Amino acid sequence: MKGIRQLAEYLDISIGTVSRALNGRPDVNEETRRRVLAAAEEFGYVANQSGRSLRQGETKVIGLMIESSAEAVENADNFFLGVTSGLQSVFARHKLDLVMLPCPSDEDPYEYLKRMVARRVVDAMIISNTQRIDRRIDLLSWAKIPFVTVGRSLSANTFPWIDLDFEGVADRAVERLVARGHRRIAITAPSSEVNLGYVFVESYRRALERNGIAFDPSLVIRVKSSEQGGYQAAHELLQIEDRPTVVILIYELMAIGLYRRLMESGVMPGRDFAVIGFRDAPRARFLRPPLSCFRMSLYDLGVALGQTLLAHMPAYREFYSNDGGNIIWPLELVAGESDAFQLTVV
Amino acid sequence: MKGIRQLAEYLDISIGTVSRALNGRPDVNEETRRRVLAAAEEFGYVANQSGRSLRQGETKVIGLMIESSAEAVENADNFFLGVTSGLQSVFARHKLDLVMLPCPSDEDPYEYLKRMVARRVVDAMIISNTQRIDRRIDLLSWAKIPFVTVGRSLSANTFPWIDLDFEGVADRAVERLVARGHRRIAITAPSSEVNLGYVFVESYRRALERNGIAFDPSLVIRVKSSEQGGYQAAHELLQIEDRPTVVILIYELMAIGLYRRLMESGVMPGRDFAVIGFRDAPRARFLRPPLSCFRMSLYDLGVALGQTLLAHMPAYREFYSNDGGNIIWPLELVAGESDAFQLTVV
DNA sequence: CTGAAAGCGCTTACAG
DNA sequence: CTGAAAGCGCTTACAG
Repeated sequence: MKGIRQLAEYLDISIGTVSRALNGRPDVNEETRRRVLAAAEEFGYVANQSGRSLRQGETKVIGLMIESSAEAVENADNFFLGVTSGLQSVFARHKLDLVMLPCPSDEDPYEYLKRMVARRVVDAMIISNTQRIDRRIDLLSWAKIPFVTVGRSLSANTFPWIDLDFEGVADRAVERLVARGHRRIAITAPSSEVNLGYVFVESYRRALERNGIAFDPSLVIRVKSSEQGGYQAAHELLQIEDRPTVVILIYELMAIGLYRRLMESGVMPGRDFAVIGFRDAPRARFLRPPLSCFRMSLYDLGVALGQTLLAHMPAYREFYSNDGGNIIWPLELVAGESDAFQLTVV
Repeated sequence: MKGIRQLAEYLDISIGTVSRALNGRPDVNEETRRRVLAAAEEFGYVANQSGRSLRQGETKVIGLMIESSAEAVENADNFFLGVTSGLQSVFARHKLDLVMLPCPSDEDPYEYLKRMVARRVVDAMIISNTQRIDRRIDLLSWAKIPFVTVGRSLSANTFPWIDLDFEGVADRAVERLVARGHRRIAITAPSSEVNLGYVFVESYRRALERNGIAFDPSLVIRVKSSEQGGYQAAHELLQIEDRPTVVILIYELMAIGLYRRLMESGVMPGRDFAVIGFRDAPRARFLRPPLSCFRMSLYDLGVALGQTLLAHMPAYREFYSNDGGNIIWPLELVAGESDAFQLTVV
């Protein structure tokens, strides 16, 4: 079965009626509709999306841009796959399909997005990994493509975003550590321009201040957000003269490499050195001693992202009048044993 | 800038000429082309894909279907993100874009694929996780959509596929173990109908036979392909009366749960019990003792998949006349310490 | 080298 | 309730 024309011919009715029947329009005789539906099912006919899109001016497809660079692959830890389910649960209500658009590692993310947007392959976009200055946000605003980001940015002063509660993470981690006697508290920060690094370092600085601890720039360890980066971070931490007694990690997988490097030096996490991890990753769950870290539901985040996005799309706005505001997504502390010891006062 | 019409009007030439200039046709005055290109760049004009697709009958998009079920999320371990880079390196040569199509967990994969294919959102498909009987293969064959699968299947007797060398893995693992004195060799197998389970068990059985060891069905441990499944597998292994001395795992992350359960019982991997893992996963790399397992390049697999697919697409066939055959993808053994001990003869 | 026109497969006002 | 027709944005034979 090629197209609607053939189907109409077979049924001996006009293509207009076939289209109306298929699209559930009310002004179709029920018997006619039944015949059309049966024939479509029989021949496996589904409307060609290009034809529909061209006519309707919308594709009914939402894009989720992801970066497939080697580093991202190593690190992504299924963040996107997790969010995807939540997104789809929202989109399914409106017969919207989600496609993931992987930006090749050798292509500039801005140019890639520009191309995808200009070709009108999607009606709206979800982007993540926002940079401190992120031209993609300007691009989407300018092109009037509805979008939502995972992560804040300095670009554009108002746009739809949801971001993790780095402030809360820094607060609770520092408080917990101070209560246990720690004063020399290190953190890791990404070496890239990704915005969350700035937010996290600033949150950490303020948390220290509230607890009367001076900010020491040498305790901010800048490394790649990867297992390897964790290894590197431990290496650097061990070299610091007045060695900190704890490190707070920004990225989930870092804990793996960090543990390894510490153990190589006979420094036992949770006994000789405290560690608080970031997001509770499945693959960090095996660590011994168990990692104290923060937890969140990727599915729920996906749902929130979907609702926020639709709240900004004229065609769906009405269903999401209560959504659309920016959200600081909370994380819950999961106490492990990696920071279980009390520090004896020196 | 809305469309080609506005651009043509601005330049005061016909839309046909604009189109030809933009598409690199030779029959365009160079000065005209320059002006068109400059204006397109200035206004950020890129041809609407629906218009192009409709006219040309192709979308220039290749779909990679992935399953985003909770289990898949837990397990995927970035297999797809890894393959993606390789695929894109091939597709980029022909200006083809790759999109990932995540099948919602509550939708039947067959119906999902049918819908995507019928709507003609992609020119070709890559599917994976092939089942022993997989109707998706019949569907794609019937609809004449070029495709390639990651994994063999009993459906259709000939179709383009690439599969991992489970036979080689079973062979080398068994041989290595037998050389070290093992006779009671267990394996894990997926509890689902995924085809690789059948292939792996059969390969294992033949490898045993070649080494004069009787196949014992009770040594085939059927568990979920997940970290949790590994835990479960260890649990079952420990209960077997005439306990095996080694287990060969089918899935990369199983090793994590398996190690944990063994250690909980005071059974030390690599000393009291041997383990050979499957694919070398980044997140299994931290295991102590280091896991003996198999390694492959996801990128290279992606390249091969891309080439095989294009070899089956009329428009690109000519460039890939040497490709297109089915491939058994080799894996290389990476010796760790999880199976390092010699078994003293009882 | 360029323009005018047809047509890809749909959906939808409009007329009846 | 149905049909005939317009038109979404492109590309491409065709004529000049």
